[in-house]
This record gives sequence, structure tokens and C-alpha cells, in this order.
Amino acid sequence: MDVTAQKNELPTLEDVAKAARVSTATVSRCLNSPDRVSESTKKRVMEAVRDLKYSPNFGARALAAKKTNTYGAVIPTMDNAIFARGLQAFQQVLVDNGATMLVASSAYDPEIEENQIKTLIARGADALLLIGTDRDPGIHEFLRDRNLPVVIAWACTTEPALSCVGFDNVEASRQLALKALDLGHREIAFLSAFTKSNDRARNRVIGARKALEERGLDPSSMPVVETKYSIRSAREAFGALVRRSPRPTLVMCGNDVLAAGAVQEARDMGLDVPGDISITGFDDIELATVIRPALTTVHVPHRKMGRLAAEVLLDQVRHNSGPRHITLDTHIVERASLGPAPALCRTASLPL
Amino acid sequence: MDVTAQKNELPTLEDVAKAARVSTATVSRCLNSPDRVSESTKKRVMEAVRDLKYSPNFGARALAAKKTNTYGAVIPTMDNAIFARGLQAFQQVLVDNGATMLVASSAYDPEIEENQIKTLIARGADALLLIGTDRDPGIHEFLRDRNLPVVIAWACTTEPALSCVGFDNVEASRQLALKALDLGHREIAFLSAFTKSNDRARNRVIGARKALEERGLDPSSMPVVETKYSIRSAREAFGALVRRSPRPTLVMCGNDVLAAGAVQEARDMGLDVPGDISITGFDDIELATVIRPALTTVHVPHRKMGRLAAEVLLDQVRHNSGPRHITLDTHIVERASLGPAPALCRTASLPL
DNA sequence: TCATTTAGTGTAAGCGCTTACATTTTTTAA
DNA sequence: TTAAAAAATGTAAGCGCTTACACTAAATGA
Repeated sequence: MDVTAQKNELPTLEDVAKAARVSTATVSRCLNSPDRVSESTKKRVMEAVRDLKYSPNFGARALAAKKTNTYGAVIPTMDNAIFARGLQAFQQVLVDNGATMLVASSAYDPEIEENQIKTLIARGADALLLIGTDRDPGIHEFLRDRNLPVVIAWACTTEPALSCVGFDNVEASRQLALKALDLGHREIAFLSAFTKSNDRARNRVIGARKALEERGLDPSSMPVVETKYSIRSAREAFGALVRRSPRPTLVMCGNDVLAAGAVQEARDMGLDVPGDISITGFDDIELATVIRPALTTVHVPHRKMGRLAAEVLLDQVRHNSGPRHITLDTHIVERASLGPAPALCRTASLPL
Repeated sequence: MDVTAQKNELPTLEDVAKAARVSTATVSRCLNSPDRVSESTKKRVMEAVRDLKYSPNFGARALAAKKTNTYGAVIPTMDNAIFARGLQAFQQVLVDNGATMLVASSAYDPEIEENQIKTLIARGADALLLIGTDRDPGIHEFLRDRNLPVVIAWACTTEPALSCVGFDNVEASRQLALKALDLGHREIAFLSAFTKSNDRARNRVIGARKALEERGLDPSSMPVVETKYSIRSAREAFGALVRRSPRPTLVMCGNDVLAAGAVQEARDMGLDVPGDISITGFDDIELATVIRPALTTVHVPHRKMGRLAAEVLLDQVRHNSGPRHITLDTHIVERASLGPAPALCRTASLPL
């Protein structure tokens, strides 16, 4: 007896056609444009499909139809919640439209990202979701050559060949900084994710600088520390930032994960947040509501972004519509981690 | 001038063959088994590939080779970190082996899961990763019929046709409960995820019951509340549990997310954790280390599980090896949320 | 020297589907 | 009633690749 596994032959379109006593074309039509087939034959065909447990062969379909109904997404990381929600929404819309999502992550590495993009294309992706705008222009060219619809998410671009569904990172960060300045903060430090090839991170720092400038402060005096995307590194970086003199009364963080680390470290150092030092986040992921004090942060409409991104792409692929540029609003969520600047601290830092 | 986007024709194998003045077979061999081609022609062919920016057509390849090099994964949710890490590791191994991952999520709904499984198969998945064992047996049959390698993760199964890479949920939970019992806890309540069609959740409750029984306590007396997988619902459920009489001295939670909600609610109710009430989690995701008190929880080797799952599947597909059953160890991570049972509390509850 | 192996390459038959076009059947209108 | 239009179905040509098999040329051994 043969024990080795062997793919038993799956039924093909032809088998179904034979069983239903119609041509393969009719079966194909039943599956793809049911209203071009009469009710009676449709019923017969569908029965055969069920009886034989037929399921179309993906490769053959892709080859003949010249499209795969597959949409690729390359995100920086799957390890935390930042992109999860948006991606979930993205996928939901695709599934609802009979398409499939293919994800790959780049670990924030441009080279890996390029590879993943090429892989997804080789895999037959009909369109692509990419995060942010920072990448070798050659890639965008490559994509344009292939005439692949691409949507940039989490950021905006004016590039006419690309769609985008994002928000203004500079402006959102600026608003938050402005609010902090109104609360009396003058010694502001920034705890950022690595800004190299990460426009979101970079723009958030820029936004803060802009606010400083508007209020007549020297933007270049704001200390910025860049660190890895993890609680642990955020703690270390926060420690370094706080030991500076003058001590900052506010540490703005490039995202909620860094902020969570900062809050933790502050408390372990015996600092009251926001009594002694304020901390802000960015993104408004669940984590922001879980830690104590809860984070004052920028709410980013992740779900909406994912949903719209899918809709834009679907539209470009199915209706050949042109690229669209959508900018979503963000807003500040005031929770507990940002308070008025402590008067003492400000004086303390003056004598310097 | 024509403004509408139109797919410009991509180069095919034949174009490359022509450019390199060889047959299509040779080009194909260059790409798939380079050592069967002489150095000189290989060089010529590769040059042509580069010049023409050739990239093989996925559909055609899948059709001709009868495999897609695509591995599907259906997970209950992408919304939180529980599966993210494992999936990331799963994908990594696949990518390292030139394969691609296709993910879909089921929202903990068996019907959606079934759909997603079928979609992934229709999409040509060579193998499947599934979470847990609870599903219509018809599906497993269906998969067996197709002779599709399947690995069950996050749980174990003895089903000979299926591979698994998981851990013993019952045993892990039992150990944790035993530890709590040793700390003097007698009034133990369980805050669980919905157990319907979720064997992991169910088994974690069972494990706790088992421990109770071993210590001569009535397992059926343990209150169990099931709730949705979210911080908010966990808070509500925890509130209900605590208002019971006798008040539990320990609330074991089916996972860290629920535990995080429980901790939060406890503190908002003015209860000290673990002074007044202990809380335990399960999974050991990052969240467990972020909240205060940090969670005592069961560490699950997510990364290892994902990695091994990929390896098992790759092995089954590429070397036609048989199903494997791997059980990984878990261990308890003692942090701060589980302490000795408060003596007072126990007395306090006696007068009832 | 010639038969035999071996390495390298070419030929061509599909893989299972979609779809343009041709054909047949039904409906509609005159 | 019959011609024309519309609806339903069939025919068959690919889609771009892999691979069994055939073939040629070079290497090997007797």
C-alpha cells in the first residue's frame, strides 16, 4: 500500500462542464458573470460545482484573466498594534469585495522593503499599499513602469502617480506642541523613532520644531533622541533625556509605544507624570488608554485610513480610476499625561 | 494623448529567450535550477533578464508547476498582539525560504474561518496554518481530501493527519492555579474569553478547575465569566466578578488583555493589586510588562511556535514528510499581580 | 578507433482557465 | 408570418510557464 501523500487530482472546469453537460465557457460564465447565463443552466452548473467540490485553480485563473485579485501591503512591522488596526480594516474591505490581501513587513529597512515590494509583484499583486513616502525614487519609478496602482498610507504625497490616504504628521505634531506651549512648557524634548527613511517620524519632530519657532523659541534647542521602536529602548532614551540640564518639563514622543516606555521610566525614577514631567504620545493605540497616567496623544484614524486605502485601490484596479489624494483629520486626545508645566522646574532650570 | 492607464506589456520568458538567443526551456532552467545550465549561457541569460527587467508571471508559474509557494494562515484576529509575534516569526521563516505568507483573520467566528480557509485554498495556498482545534470536523476532512498540509498552532492535537506546534493549555493553566493555591488563595474566579469554538480559552478554564480539584476544592464552585476580547469588556466582567460574595481573592484571566482590563478596573475600584486581590494573565505579551502592577502570567513561546510551524509546513510541502506533533513548554512568569491571599479578605467573606 | 556516457540545449505538449468570436435559440417587432 | 435583434451557449485560441523527451556535442573508456 502506498503511504506517501499524493495530491489526488482536483476537479477542473472541464469536469464540471461535462457533469453539467455544458461547455467550459458556460461554467466559467456561471462563476464570473452569472447574469449572462440562464437560470436553468446556472442551477445545473452550480449543482455540479457543489457535487464535485470544485474550486477554481488560482494560477490558471490569474494567467487567463491577467489579474489575481490580490492586493499587497508592505508595512514596517507586524510586531505591534500600530498598523494592525489599519491593516485589519484594509483587509476587511478587500474581502468584502472578493479580493485577498498579501502582507509583508519590512522591519523598517528600506532594502527589505524593496525586496518585499518585488516579491509581492512577482506574486501577482494587482495593487500595493505602502506606508509613508521615504524610499528610493527608483522604486516609485519601477512601480510606475508596471503601471501598478499604489496607495501611500499614514502620510500624504503630492506625487501625481501615487494615491495616498494619510494625514499631516507635521501639522498634527505641531498642534500638540502648541497645546503644550500654551500650558507653559518651555523645555521640551523629543523622543523619536529613528527618522532615517521614516518620514512619519521625521515630520513629527519637524512639527514640534515649527510650533516652537512660532512661539519665538529656538527650534534647534529642542533636544531630540532617536531610538528603537520598543518600550525598553524608550526607557533608556527617556532616562538620558531627563538627565539633561535644563531638565525638560515635557517629553514629546513620536509614538505611543515610546511614550509608554517613557511613562514607565519616569515613574520608576520617582517622577510624577504629569506633576513633575509631562509626556505625550502619538497614534492613540489601545496602549495609550491602558497605562497610568493614560496618554495625551494624537488620535490617528487607523481604521478609516485602512478602509479608504482599500477603496481607493479597488477603484483604481476595477474602474481604472486615477490616483486620489486623501488627507484625513487627526485630533488631540487629552488624557492625563500632559499637564501644566511645573513652575519650580522652570525656575530651577533658569539659573543654568 | 491617451491619459488612461494601460498596462504596458511586461516581458515574458520568451522575450528573454530571444534576447539571450536560447530556448525558453533554458531560461526557465536558469531561473529554477541554475546548475543544469552552463556558466556561459547562464551569464547571457541573466544579463537579458536584467536588461528586460524580467520578472516571472506568478499565475503561469503556478499553473505549470502546480504549486504557488504560498502558505496561508488563518488567525482569529489581527487586532492585538497575541498572534502578531508568532505570525511574524512564521513569515520570516517562509521568506527566508523563498515562500510567501497569506494571512486572513476570522474574528473568532467559525463560519468566517471556514470561508477564509476556502479562500486561501482557492488562492492556491500550498499549506495552511490554523489556530486551535475547534472547528467543524468537515473542514478537516475537506483539507484531508485535498491533501493539504495543515499545522495547528497554539494548541495540540493528536489527529494524525494534522501537524501541530502548540502547548498544553490545560497544563499551563493548572500550574498557574496550583501556584495560586499554594499562596493561600481559595476563592478563585475565572475571567475567560468566550469558550465557544475556542479550545484554548476552554482548556485554560479546565486547567484551573483541575488544580482546584486536586487540592480538594469543588471545581464547579469556581465562578467563570466569559467576555469579549477587549479591555473594556474585561473591566465590566471583572466588576461583576468582584461584586460576588464571597469576593474572590484571585481572578485568573484567560489572557493578558483581559487581565489588563481587570487590573485597571480593580485599581479604579480602589482595590490594591495584589494586596486586596490578585490577578493573573496568560500569554505574556508586552502589555503584561507595561501595566502596573506587571502581570504574573504564563509565558507562551510565540516566536518559537511561529518559526516551528513554518518549518514543519515547509518540510511537509518540500520533502513530503509526514505530519509532526510538537508540544512546547510554557512557564510561569512571576511579576507583581499575584500575591498571597489576603487573610482579611477571606475572613471578611466568611460572615456572608 | 568507435561505442557509450554525460552535459547542455531545444522542442513542444500541456497546466486550467478566460474570452473573442461564431453559432444557435428565443424574443421582439413589423 | 417573417426578419431582425437579443439572449444563451459553444468553439477554440491563447495566457506564460515547466518539464518530459529528443537531440547534439563533448568527454570517456575499451
